[in-house]
Amino acid sequence: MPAQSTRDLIVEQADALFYESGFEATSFADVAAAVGISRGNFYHHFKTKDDILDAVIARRTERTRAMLDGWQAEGDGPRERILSFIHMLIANRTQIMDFGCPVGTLCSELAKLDHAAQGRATEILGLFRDWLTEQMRALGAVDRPETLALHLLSWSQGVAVMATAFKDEAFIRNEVAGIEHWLASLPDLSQST
Amino acid sequence: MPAQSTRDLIVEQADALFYESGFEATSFADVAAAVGISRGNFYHHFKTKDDILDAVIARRTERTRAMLDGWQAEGDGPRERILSFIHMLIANRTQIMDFGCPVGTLCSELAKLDHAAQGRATEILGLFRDWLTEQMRALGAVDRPETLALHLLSWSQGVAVMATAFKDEAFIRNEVAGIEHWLASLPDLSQST
DNA sequence: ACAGAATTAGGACATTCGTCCTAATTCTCA
DNA sequence: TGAGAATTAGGACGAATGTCCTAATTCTGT
Repeated sequence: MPAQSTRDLIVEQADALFYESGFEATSFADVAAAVGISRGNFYHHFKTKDDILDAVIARRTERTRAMLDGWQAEGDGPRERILSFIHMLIANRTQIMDFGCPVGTLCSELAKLDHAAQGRATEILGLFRDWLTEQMRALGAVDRPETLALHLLSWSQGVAVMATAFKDEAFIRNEVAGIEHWLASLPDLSQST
Repeated sequence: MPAQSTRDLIVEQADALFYESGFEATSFADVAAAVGISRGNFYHHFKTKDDILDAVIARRTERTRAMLDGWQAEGDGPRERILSFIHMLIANRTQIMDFGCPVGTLCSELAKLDHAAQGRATEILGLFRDWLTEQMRALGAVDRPETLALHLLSWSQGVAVMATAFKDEAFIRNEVAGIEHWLASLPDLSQST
């Protein structure tokens, strides 16, 4: 069993570079140099740059799903699961202050490029939306769980954008505290068996 | 008196293209074609692409300041002024769903490019922050007006990102209603003479 | 060991990029 | 009107882009 195939290495490095420099600003040569292979070797694995983008989005989709499944399996209640989501802002604060949210910034860039993969990128955001909706529903008889989920997702996206612009870690912690307070204010009407 | 100088035309078209396609994805040729002049003519007005970016940021800074000054001069109270800010999300909803917030997306892109103009772009957000802080202060004896200002700015940025990703106008209106409700919940302790 | 497949390196390709030069044209104003 | 400045068009320049080809190398299974 190979530790990691060349293809996986390419996708991994492209993922990081697309995040840190943006899709448009990252060239074939950049990814090749990061992986340590020749440019020509690329064509054997990916025919076009868009193919790499598709693979990167697929990788992010898988990893997001795995992360959400992991939180789901941890056995805590929905409130603790939502906190896991929120605390990503703290855990990834350094990267967020440098490059923003990987998903949000990719969606924004692809929207401007009018890129065909925009919908697939948005689907990652949709995973979070659906998962959060499920948690909100599990929290009890809230009438519009998806509205709450979208609000929380939107909140975190705003924090990411602002943190990137102002490079302000205190702001992140402040907003996270605000989110926690908001979450605590939601009535828990769930019934434990 | 010329209706509009060529230089101003260039900056105006570059502004729109940077917004709609992003800075990196917009080329000299794109702007020249939009203005209707030759590529060579560019160098007479702007030596480098970064010079155009600086001019675009300066233009946006001026226009933002003018807009904020305009709201300030309308004679309404701070609550109505803040509503003017919030309602930008509704007024510009079509463009926001297509291209996001002009300021937020530019800051995010320049952060990824590690561009020297990043700080100047962030200053535009700073104008909003400072203006909103002033309105929050005018609203009364709130202990941390800047915290509230940053929160509101962050809120609107999140709405813009989500609206771009999901192309959901109902979400925008929902969140705007939420912001209005939040604003109404802030105690007005200002003293009218 | 060896044939065939998979992978790799290196470079060619047309195009586009930002930049810059030069010559022609237009404008300005004494 | 005419000289000098400002503006414009057109294209050259090297570098970089995404794409693609070919030949060498490595791997795989028998």
